[in-house]
Amino acid sequence: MDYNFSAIEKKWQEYWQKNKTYKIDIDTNKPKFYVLDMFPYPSGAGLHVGHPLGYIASDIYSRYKRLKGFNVLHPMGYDAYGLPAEQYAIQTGQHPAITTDINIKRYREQLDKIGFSYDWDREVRTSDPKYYHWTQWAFIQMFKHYFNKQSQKAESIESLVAVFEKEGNQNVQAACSTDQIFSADQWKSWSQNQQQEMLLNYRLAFLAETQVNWCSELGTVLANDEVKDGVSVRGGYPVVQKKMKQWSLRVSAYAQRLLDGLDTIDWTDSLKEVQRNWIGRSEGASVNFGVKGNDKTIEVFTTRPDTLYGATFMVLAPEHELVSELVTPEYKEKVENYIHWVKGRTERERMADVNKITGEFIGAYGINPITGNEIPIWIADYVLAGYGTGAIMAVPAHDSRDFAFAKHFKLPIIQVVVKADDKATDPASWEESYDSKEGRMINSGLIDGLEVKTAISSIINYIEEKKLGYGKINFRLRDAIFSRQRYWGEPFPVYYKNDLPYVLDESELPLELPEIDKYLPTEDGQPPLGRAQNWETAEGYPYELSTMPGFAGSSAYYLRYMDPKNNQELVSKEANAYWQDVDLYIGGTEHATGHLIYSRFWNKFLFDLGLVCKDEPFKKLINQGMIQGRSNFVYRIKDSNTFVSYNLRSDYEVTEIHVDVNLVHHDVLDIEKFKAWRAEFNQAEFILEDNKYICGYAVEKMSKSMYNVVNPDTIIEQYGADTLRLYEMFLGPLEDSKPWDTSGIEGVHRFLRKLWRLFFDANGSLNISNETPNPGEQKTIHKTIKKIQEDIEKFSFNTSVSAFMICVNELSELKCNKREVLSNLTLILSPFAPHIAEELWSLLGNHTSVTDADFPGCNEAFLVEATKTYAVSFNGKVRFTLDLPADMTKDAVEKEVMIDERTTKWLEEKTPKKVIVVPGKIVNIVV
RNA sequence: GCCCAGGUGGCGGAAUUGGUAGACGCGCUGGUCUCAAACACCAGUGGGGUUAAACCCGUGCCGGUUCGAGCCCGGCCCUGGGUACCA
Repeated sequence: MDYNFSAIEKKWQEYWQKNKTYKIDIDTNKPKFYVLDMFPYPSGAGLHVGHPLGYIASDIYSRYKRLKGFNVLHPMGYDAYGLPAEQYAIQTGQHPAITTDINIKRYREQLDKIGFSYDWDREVRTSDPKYYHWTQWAFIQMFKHYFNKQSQKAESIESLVAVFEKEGNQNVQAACSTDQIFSADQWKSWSQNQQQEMLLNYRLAFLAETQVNWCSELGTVLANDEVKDGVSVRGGYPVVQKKMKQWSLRVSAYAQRLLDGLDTIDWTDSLKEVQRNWIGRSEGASVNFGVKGNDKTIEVFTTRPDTLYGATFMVLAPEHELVSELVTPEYKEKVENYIHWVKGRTERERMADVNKITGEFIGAYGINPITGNEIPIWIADYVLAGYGTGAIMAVPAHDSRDFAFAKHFKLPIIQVVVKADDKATDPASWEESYDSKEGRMINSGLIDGLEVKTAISSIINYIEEKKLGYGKINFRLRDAIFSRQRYWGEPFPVYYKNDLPYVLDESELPLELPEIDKYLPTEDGQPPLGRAQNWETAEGYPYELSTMPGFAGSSAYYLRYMDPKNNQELVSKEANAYWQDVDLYIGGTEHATGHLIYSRFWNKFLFDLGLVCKDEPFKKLINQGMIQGRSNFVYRIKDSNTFVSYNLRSDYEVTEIHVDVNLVHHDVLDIEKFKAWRAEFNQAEFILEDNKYICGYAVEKMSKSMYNVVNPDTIIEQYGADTLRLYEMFLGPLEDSKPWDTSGIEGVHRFLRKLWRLFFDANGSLNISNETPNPGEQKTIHKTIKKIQEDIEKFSFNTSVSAFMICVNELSELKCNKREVLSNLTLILSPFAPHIAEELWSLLGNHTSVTDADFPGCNEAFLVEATKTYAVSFNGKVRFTLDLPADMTKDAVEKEVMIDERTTKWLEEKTPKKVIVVPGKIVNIVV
């Protein structure tokens, strides 16, 4: 009987479905293990061979854990809201829900063919009202809570109101967007509207006028992580800064906890580093500068308060609110022109000329609070409105940006720090500023002579004492803008009364997405929901017109999988207590600053409310590498329809043309298929080498336009899902990027056939012996059991596949068909190649699924070796090997080596200076 | 610019973490089987050198530590990814 993979795979996929093999439930008799894949956005293009890489890895791990006795939660679902379906709807009028449904169906078919062990009864879709019910619900909770900095957690708005009523807000330490202080009496005197307006400054989900990334092409705002290089990540459209009233989530309140949490989780250092940079904690001081002839103060944030004596000017962001007040009449026009110019530039233009130094003096002077010196105030676009206070004190001697600015505008530079043993020099002669924190203060009054680090703490103490400022920690992490002026997203459970937002009662959820006639903004520029009929509460209050962004639905999906059908709560206490958190999360590194920050924030919030038992949602996280495409090229001779083979191309003037990799096998072009590929090649002529047309190749991104996309369905048809699974793993380390080259797949396919043949005799009949395996056979299988277990636990699946190949090669050599050996082999292979494993398992006479068996243990007794092969080297160069008993002492080994005639030969009658014996491994003789 | 990975045969990649570099697979060469092909099997395959061997060279480059370095240290070059005026 041949290895008929198509029949076998079909049979077992049906069996699994029929028997609900992968359906799991809470089972308190077993330890839980939660393995999660980042759920996909179901795009219209379907899966290519790169997508399932991480899914295969997590599936192997899940199956392994199950064999090890764990109750494994391994779910899958869809991040079903998103721009492409909506863009398609705009073009064609087809409802995005329909597009999404079609795409999901296709994804599901493709996924099913690969043989994953997902419990599909737990599937979630973010666009399903039963699912987004809980996305909306979480939003309501955020609206109803604020972040108490003292307790470092979310607390209810009612408790905050109680404090306001009792003592106003002077003692409240909360993450909020106002610095207005009020008393209890004031609070009580306010109208409901005024109170609501004040509370919006405290809520974790709040509505506020903010500087946003506006993308007019998409007609919506974007989050920081959705913008790259000044254009939208999806689509590549230009993005400009704009002030708009938007919903935001106060993610920044959790900055410190998001940072601290990183130390408690098992993620790669590089990913943690990306998050640390994104959170961007910096310690320093907030210092108030006076303004000459004005009672205003300008608050600046600096990480180098030690350099206060070196501040020679100040710079405000062009958007800074004090600019218009402080600018003197004679500079007014220039300043306004400059501001106008800055506003007109897109983010991208700004980034294109970061090195261009621009700015304007505003005519006013700030007063250095510590020296009393008057220093000019400038505006410049190198100071960002969004960071710190949007104003800086410039210390050109010790900050490279200030230095460049001072040089350009010929502003004074004063040195206040010298390197350890150096003397002060004239900054006018400097090529660059001295930014390092190594050194000693000079020209610095109070802190003169101090080391930088002591100077910092000493000056902070001083300014706090004199009430000139205070020590402060700043974060780069911004609040997340949560409104999108789009249709295909979760509606906000929000309505407006007197222009102020109120949330719906929880009993009214889900607030379902209404139907609209066109998926475009309204004529008067309202978001698409402005077209919906009766989009208002029963009382006639209008609903919010924006929808939520992509990260809303993906922020708590891992919790929903624990209890996906629960329509009373997001997740039951019981389910959460059992499944707790994700033990292993596998996904792409592109979510480092978006999803992985937002969902950690979301989870921490739910944790504060006592709704989930873990502060961090993802215990261990692995980023699978990208599968790159391997493109093939043909070479057309200029102005002809003749193609010349790769190695002959240098004799001609040729154009390199991408050719579909599916027409090429081992870099040899299938000429007939090529001719049929496109009409223009129908009459093509070829100059061959060795009767073949050899194509060139290059590693590029896998994409349609490079004609290098390989579809898993095609591979499965030709070689089967088990071969695909093994080959994806065999390609290289999981976390590395590597090119996909279908050529190599034949090796793993051969391996599976060779494995199959172990079970059959020359006539093709099943032939399994019940004899006891001999020591050689035992050694082979037990060393493989050990290796596979070790490899799986460190996610080294590529070396596992090699180990299986070596094992089968050895067993073939030994002509081993012993039941015990083959059973063990089938079991350890089953996480990798589940279909063939099920088939072989049943051929071995078992009547239950291999997934219900136990992972075999390694019996070390079979691995003990009687002899060891020693490499004998002279001055580090290995000259010969020698087999010696494994238990031989070092001295005896040395003696044996020294009497060997080959040693005598290599010594050339010299006396060895030293002999090093590493037991069981090597002997090195130093001559 | 800064941060993080990483540079090993024609290719994808191994190397027990300082102990025989190139496992395993692809490709290639030769052979067996076949009318032929496919499949399968056997042998070879880092470079130089030799009839064959001996031997020499070899993990991006230069230097160091060590009995011994792909692995550790210092400096440099290159590739990929992230990030970008964050005070």
